[in-house]
Amino acid sequence: MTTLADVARRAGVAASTVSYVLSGKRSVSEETRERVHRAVEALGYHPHVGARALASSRSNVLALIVPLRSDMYVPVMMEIAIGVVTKARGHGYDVLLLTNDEGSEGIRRVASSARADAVILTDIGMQDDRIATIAQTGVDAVLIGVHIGFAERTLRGIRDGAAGLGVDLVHRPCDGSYEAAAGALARILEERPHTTGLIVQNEGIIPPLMSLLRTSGRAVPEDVSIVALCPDQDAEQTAPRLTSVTIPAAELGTRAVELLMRRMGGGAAGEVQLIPPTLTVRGSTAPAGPDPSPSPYGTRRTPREQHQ
Amino acid sequence: MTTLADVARRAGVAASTVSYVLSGKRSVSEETRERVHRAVEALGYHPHVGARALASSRSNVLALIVPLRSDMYVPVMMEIAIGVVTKARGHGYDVLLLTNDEGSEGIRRVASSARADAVILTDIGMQDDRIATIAQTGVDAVLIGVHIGFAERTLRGIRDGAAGLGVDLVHRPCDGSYEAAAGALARILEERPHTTGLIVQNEGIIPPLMSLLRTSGRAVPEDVSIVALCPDQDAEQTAPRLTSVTIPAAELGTRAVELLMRRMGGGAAGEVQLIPPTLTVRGSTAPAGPDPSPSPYGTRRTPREQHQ
DNA sequence: TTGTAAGCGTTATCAG
DNA sequence: CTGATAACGCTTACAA
Repeated sequence: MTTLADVARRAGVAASTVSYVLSGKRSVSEETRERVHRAVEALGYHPHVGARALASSRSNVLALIVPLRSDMYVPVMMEIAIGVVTKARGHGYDVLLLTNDEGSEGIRRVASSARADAVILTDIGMQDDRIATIAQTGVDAVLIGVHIGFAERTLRGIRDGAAGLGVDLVHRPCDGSYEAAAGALARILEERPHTTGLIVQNEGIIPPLMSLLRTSGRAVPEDVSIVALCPDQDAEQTAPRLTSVTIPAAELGTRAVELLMRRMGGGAAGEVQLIPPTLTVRGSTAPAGPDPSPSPYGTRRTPREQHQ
Repeated sequence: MTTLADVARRAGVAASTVSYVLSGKRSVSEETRERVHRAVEALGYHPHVGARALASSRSNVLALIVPLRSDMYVPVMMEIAIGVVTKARGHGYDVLLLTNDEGSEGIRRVASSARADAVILTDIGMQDDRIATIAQTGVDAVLIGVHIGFAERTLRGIRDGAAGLGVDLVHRPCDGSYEAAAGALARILEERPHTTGLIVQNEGIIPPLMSLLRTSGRAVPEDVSIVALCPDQDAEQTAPRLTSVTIPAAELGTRAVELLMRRMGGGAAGEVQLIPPTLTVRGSTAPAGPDPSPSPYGTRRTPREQHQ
């Protein structure tokens, strides 16, 4: 293994000088810096992170805690994770992956063993005791609130929007099965035969819904428009492709890391950021009315409504 | 921060004794062990992993490298990751998450900075230079081959099986769009109107396929059986639910960790394990013929064919 | 602008 | 069965 001392010897300088060149924490003459860098290159030197953590009491690691049972938001979680890792690497940090089955003890462990400098939580429960643990241990943390109150806030936003526009709105929850989708759709069309638009939150019912509409003779978007709240990937797998609202998962990840970097650099605590979702207009929406004009295709707009 | 010395003082023993109690690397009298454990509890002591890594030259970290562009096998990747983390924790290891965009340099970095003791690769390319890097650096590693030759081997297995059973087989590749699915299906039914079964590898075409069959008046499984190669979740979202073959993702993760543990404990290198996939019989398959009997529902069998 | 040296918290060797 | 004590490789005052 090659050490700081090896590099120092080869460059003909003191070990501390090498350290300072690498950290940039004090000015070094252009010439010696050059020599040090050359030695580093030549030896393929990488600082021992353990030693560094011990001496500096900073691990340069972020812990990302993901839900164990990942049935629900898998692609979203994955995208967040990728975003976190990519951004973190850009700041010289590595990312530790933890599952929430360690609970509070996991946070206590990584914090007090100096395994990580900060924690990113992704699946916040309503009574999450890990939040108390974070306050208690004083570890830097950021919470990504994809779940918390998401459905409720979305529904309220839609309600408000509909009210403001004088649109008649019905809310019919249903699970992801074909039968449930069929039942819900039948009920909606029976109660309001003139329904001109559907907003779908549960991406699982998209396939049955599309096929039900097709077999019942309703054309999309001519007879009924559809807006789906789902990943872009799902929206692009139907015919016609769905106008959709996406959770900006990658951005949630990168923003979380940025927040932490600022925070660990002495920034303010308690900051809350709301990230607006993006509406992508595709082929499943058209103006309502007897003579629908062609829908805009492929353009993007950003709505005023926000979710956390 | 509480240290070994704090624990030792409180327990009234030497620091080294505390270390030995924790590591179990030499025998300690029942009584002092008790006292040490009590002190550890009382102080909420967690060893500083950096110091430990420095002194022992083992980080107790596994690096898991996942593909950056995760469009294809997201749920599989996630399940592997969860499996790896869970199993690793059971052995006292933490898991570092890396993306493959660091390439070989990432492996070199975590290995020679002692950030991780071993590496798990998940998306092996045909000419993957990271394999050379692993050999070169000598870092312990295990490759999870979900991609490599997967499609080809699957196809060959199906071919062999069909040939052995005297079944007429056609292979029609198609991408995930509705149009492609429609085209492929139309062509198949035109060429072989009496087709009694479909094997679907591309989970993206499942929704269009089901809906096409329905609208064309073919009942599943009475007229045509379907076996899908997809995650259980996808198989359970259709009506009827699909008989499917699943990649045992969680097991891939846990087995990878077990392999590494054995290997780092002095086990043999170069070991290859083939993990058989599982066939889950659901509602989309029935015996072929003029008078189909009801299909078995929900039972599981394990086929002889294997994939890596 | 650079060098010297005192830690950082563990592990492991060597005595006892 | 237990205690001292010398590494481990780096950072960071403190000097020069």
